[in-house]
Amino acid sequence: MAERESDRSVSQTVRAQLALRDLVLSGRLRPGERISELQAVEITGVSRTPVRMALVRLEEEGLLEAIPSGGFMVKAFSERDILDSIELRGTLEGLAARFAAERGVPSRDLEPLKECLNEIDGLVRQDPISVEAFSSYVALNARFHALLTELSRSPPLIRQIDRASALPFASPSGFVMAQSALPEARQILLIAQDHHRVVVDAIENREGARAEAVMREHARLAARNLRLALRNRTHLDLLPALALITSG
Amino acid sequence: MAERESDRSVSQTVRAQLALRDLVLSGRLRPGERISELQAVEITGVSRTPVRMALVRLEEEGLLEAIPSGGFMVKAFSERDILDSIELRGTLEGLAARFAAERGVPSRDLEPLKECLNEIDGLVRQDPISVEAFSSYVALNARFHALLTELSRSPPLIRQIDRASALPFASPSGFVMAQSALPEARQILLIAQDHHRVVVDAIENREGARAEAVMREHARLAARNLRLALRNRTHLDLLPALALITSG
DNA sequence: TGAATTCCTCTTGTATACATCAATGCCGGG
DNA sequence: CCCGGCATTGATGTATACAAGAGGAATTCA
Repeated sequence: MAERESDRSVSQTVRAQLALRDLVLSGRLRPGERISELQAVEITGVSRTPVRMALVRLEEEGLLEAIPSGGFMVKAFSERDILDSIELRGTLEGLAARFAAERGVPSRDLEPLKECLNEIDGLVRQDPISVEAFSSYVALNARFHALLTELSRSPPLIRQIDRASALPFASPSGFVMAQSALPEARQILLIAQDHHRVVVDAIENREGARAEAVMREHARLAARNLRLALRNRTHLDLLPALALITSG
Repeated sequence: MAERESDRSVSQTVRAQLALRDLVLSGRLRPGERISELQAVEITGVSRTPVRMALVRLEEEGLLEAIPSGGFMVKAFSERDILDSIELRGTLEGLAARFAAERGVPSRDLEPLKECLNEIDGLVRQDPISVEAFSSYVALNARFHALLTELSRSPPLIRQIDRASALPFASPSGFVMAQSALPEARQILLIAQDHHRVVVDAIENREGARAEAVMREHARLAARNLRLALRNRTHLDLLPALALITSG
């Protein structure tokens, strides 16, 4: 471990959580495999107490599953589970958009959203979209979704969306990088950006049903990406989280 | 402490979690109040380690809030928060109903649901509904909602619904007991039961949109109950969880 | 008298020792 | 050869000791 004493500012618990999450997402631990506390202690270099804390947090995040007799194992996901998680997030984001539309948002709160839109426009203008542009898109897309969620002004809903988006393959930007290898890449990005624009328009005009429906459909682009990526399995290495998928 | 050595079978963590949850829900701890680990140790009689575990679990349950500098405090909820939590649950249950309808469920899986319906019918038949009948209704209603959620056959969605229903005032049966003191009690129960029947019918006929819409509206009965209960504040003692509400 | 600083106390974060329980493998008997 | 029970091993659950940090109160200086 090179970064043993890195970041003395963050707690041991967080450090362990990050290390273990990477370990799971990288696929070095097979789904269903038990992850023992002592083993985790060896890997992370911190003691059992923060390791335990990290394991509990990762379970609540959805990456681990508690074993009835005690301890944790790496969770396994079917393709259906992932598709459902995406639909779930879309439903929640749709609710957020509806709340925003029905309750109204001051126009100055829409400013950051529109800035996001413009910046993304600048990215998708280039015809073969560069890998760096994809990377920037991921960041901007995450920002847009976060801002949109905030517009609901509903702490319980925001909390739930954050939790639903914690799984990497359910997050709004989960499968964007997978697109980068696809021939349909630019096309899909243009559609996604149109969704973004439409939902802002709907909120502005206080059209709740429209805003909700568009966000639901928007999430389904991620599902489409997943299916495409699974079909041409060429660049699956772009999606480390897919190591958790089982053939179920 | 009278029950110091009660239930040697359950873990200390669970015991602490139950004790602290009761403490919070009973309102003996004010919203915003810091809950120190040592204090919790005194109350529960277990040591700091399981207390810590219980606090983390209660935070993830949504009853506590982490203080940035460390430790936890009792979370405060506005009336709007509660209404949003109910709408949120309704949305998720609506999604579950839609999944069930669209994907189809074998008729033998609908049997338990229909049994529930019949049993509830027996309860709401009496005209002044007794308090015991209300109590039975709460149990049957919880059972119905759990069965319905299962029909989605979607582990991620089931998990999320469970988490959304963990807050007592967001759970399907959260405000049923509050009705018992209301003049509109029986009327509301009859409507709720009609919703139950309609959603089963919709699922049977694979009408996804109908099933979803009905479950959403069904949840709004809870919101209606909350508003009614808050208006005539006579029997607010039936709802211990309302101690968490702030005038925000 | 007010404000800043220092010290103290109480808090949580971390490490580790101990107890307990489950799983597994071995040994003996049928 | 197979099955059952027992012992051993290693896991997690629990308790506690220690360290570091935040918050508050008191004191001192301007």
